[in-house]
Amino acid sequence: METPEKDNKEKGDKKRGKAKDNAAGKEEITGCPECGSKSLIRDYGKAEIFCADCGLVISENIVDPGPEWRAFDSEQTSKRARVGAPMTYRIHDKGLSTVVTWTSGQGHNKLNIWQQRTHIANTTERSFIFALSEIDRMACALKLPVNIREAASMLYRKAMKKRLIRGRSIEGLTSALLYITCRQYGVPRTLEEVREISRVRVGQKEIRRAYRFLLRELDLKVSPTSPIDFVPRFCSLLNLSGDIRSKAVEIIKKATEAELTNGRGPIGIAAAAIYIAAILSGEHRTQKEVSDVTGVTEVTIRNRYKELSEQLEIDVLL
DNA sequence: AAGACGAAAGTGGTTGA
DNA sequence: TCAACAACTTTCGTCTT
Repeated sequence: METPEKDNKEKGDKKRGKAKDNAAGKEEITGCPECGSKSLIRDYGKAEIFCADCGLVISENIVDPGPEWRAFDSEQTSKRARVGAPMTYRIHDKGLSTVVTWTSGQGHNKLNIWQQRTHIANTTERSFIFALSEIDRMACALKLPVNIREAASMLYRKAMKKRLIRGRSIEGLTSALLYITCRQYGVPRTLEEVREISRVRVGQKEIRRAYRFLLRELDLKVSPTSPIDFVPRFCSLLNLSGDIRSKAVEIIKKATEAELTNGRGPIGIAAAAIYIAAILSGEHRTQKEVSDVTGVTEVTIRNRYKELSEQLEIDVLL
């Protein structure tokens, strides 16, 4: 299924931009159950609904229940409604399977050839099924929405068509694919987070190798991650409010303008910006707490935060 | 005692000859 | 292929609250 497009008669309903600019790609709906604020942000790109005021993440895994078509009266509704499962890339034969029965009377040679062929088909098929279930399992553990799972599955299918799978570890490939699709969708997960939920024997190094390999062979491009993309998730993991989230984004934007982010790791920047924003707002989080959530060390947070506060002339009084 | 700080050495990846 | 290099980590002693 595609990213849903709902009735767009109400204006402002569908300005959907790239996730690069954080303001675009979002639409306002109403009612935060926590603070009563009217400014909820629904972001299909990031698959989150959150409150812009208190930062409560209402849903991290929204699936738009609406149909992808539009109907203006009940007649159209009944005409356009369909039944049956949607076609999905996550089922190994796209959900359209055909059962081949064999008939007697075939020559013995042909039969053997067929047996061999189906044997090969079965083993590759089996690994394919396993790969898809792995993608599903990991995506689930990473709290990723269905459209990202679909995209990853589709890429795996593509890789198979290009015969890129043979001789490589499925776990490494699927991990790398998820890592790639997350970045493409503007909801980056850190490499460490992906490694954590993949099967034990896979190391970061292997995932990274598969990642580079797939980018090259499938001719994919991922733009460098903006620290901003990490902010909402890290903030919600730290139970920080929406004020702090926007303050952190603000800091990152200024830092980018001042070219303080060049050559630095985006996660470290995000971590430091959040650390500063939290202090400024009186909701102090220790360097350790931020470090645990972001996966960068306290030392790096310190270094980034020193640079940012000095160069941007932010007074951080503890 | 916990948090913040910073020096120094180590690690893994990138780059350019 | 190798060495230089930058970013980041690990470790640890010291200072601050």
